[in-house]
Amino acid sequence: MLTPEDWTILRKSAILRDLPAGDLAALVDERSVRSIERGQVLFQQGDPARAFFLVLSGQVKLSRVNPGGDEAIVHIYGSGESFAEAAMFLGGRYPVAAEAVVASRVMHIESDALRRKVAERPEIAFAMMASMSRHLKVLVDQIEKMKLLSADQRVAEFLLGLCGEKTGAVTLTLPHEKSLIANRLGMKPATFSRAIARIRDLGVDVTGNQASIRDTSAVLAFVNRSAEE
Amino acid sequence: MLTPEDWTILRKSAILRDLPAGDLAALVDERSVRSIERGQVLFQQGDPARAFFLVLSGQVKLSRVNPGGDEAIVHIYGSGESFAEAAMFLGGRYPVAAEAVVASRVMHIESDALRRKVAERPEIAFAMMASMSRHLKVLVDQIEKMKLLSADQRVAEFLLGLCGEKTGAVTLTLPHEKSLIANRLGMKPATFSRAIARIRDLGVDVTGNQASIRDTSAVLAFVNRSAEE
DNA sequence: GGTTTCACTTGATAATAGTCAAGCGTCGCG
DNA sequence: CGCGACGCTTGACTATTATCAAGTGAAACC
Repeated sequence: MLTPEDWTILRKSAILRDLPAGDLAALVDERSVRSIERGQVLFQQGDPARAFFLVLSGQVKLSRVNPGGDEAIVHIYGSGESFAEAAMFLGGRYPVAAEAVVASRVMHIESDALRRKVAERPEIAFAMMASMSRHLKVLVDQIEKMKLLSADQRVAEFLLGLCGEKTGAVTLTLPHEKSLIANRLGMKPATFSRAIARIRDLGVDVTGNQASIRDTSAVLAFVNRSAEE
Repeated sequence: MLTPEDWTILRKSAILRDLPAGDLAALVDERSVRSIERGQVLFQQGDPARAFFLVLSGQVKLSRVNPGGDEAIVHIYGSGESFAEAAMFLGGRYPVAAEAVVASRVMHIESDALRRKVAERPEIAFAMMASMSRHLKVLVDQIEKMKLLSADQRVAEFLLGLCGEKTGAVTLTLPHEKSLIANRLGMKPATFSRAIARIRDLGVDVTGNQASIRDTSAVLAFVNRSAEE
């Protein structure tokens, strides 16, 4: 059940890569892996937080639902990324729900086992802190964008993020359904759709799940433009 | 320069409380404390992150400024709270700027010294992770609120948060200027002002920096009401 | 004491995003 | 093949929030 590719992902993951192979094997085994269908829930908001998770393949979304049923996606994690360390760490309840957005394979690591390992190998603590720090930064970024950028700019910024290091003319594939991206960016699908239509004249084209950018620098300039100019 | 009250704050702070007194003394001394005026900057966005901070008294705001000059306040920390652990930990640059919003006294703890202490006493790592976990949760809360609540609801929710455990009829003092609160809640001062006027009939009154709530449960019901009902 | 400054409020108006609903294309399925 | 289901787009309209600007009151300063 744990393929060689899985082990590669584990060894490369930010949170476990500092663990010697033997310790890693002691922490995880076949039973730690769960295959989940699209739409299946890994844990509900409010469940006791006893483990954290690492995505081996697929995509898992973390979201919060308010009493009225509206959903806010906090983040979507892909292969090699870990989530819920913080909740597991505080030992209370998960403040979000986790649900697979495509068929996925997810490994879970129990709080107790991990705590024992950390006590015995402090370097793991550094890796965990680094991982949590990155999550913090991602959230700070998200807050800033929500407050400072218009819907059009958030969409443009999102596409730039997908480009990674590439600049100039770039073509790319959207990582998931547009309605999910819209929620992630804090807007409605209809607004997302219109935003794409509006940034078309920046040299951005999105057809189906394929996107192309004529020149990343033009898009970057648009994102950095503040409201009053 | 370090008063007995300061030591009490240090010993109670989430991040240092697990440190034995001797180790604490080794980490901090009078030179670690800085008094800063209102408006004075502790560090700029982009400065190399070599330390994290703990507020002894006063208030410090963390904010991001985009190229156009618009500001997004990420959080405001008060006495006993620590910030920038994550940035210090990643060792890159501060992704935000820190500025005193009132005259404050702030202690800074150097990355190198702390790393040595953590290596030697892993339990500190747990305390740091707990602290970072709490910050993560705060940010997740904030994102959810920005996405799911209207301006009026965010203001109501903010006031409820100030009530703490108290329920029923509560009177309280706003922690800082309304324009700062407005920014923190992701809205303009004018919108904040109007929001307060609108929630007046929920039994909420704000005059100057004094606020009173006739019945917290009515306000809570308003916050939990989703858009479509 | 008077003036300046600053934070806040309020009004009129504009921009932005949400709502509701219809229509379109694709995919899967009986 | 034809039928739905679903995700996306688009249009018309509404609601919410921002913008600009004027005005108020209180503290601060000479």
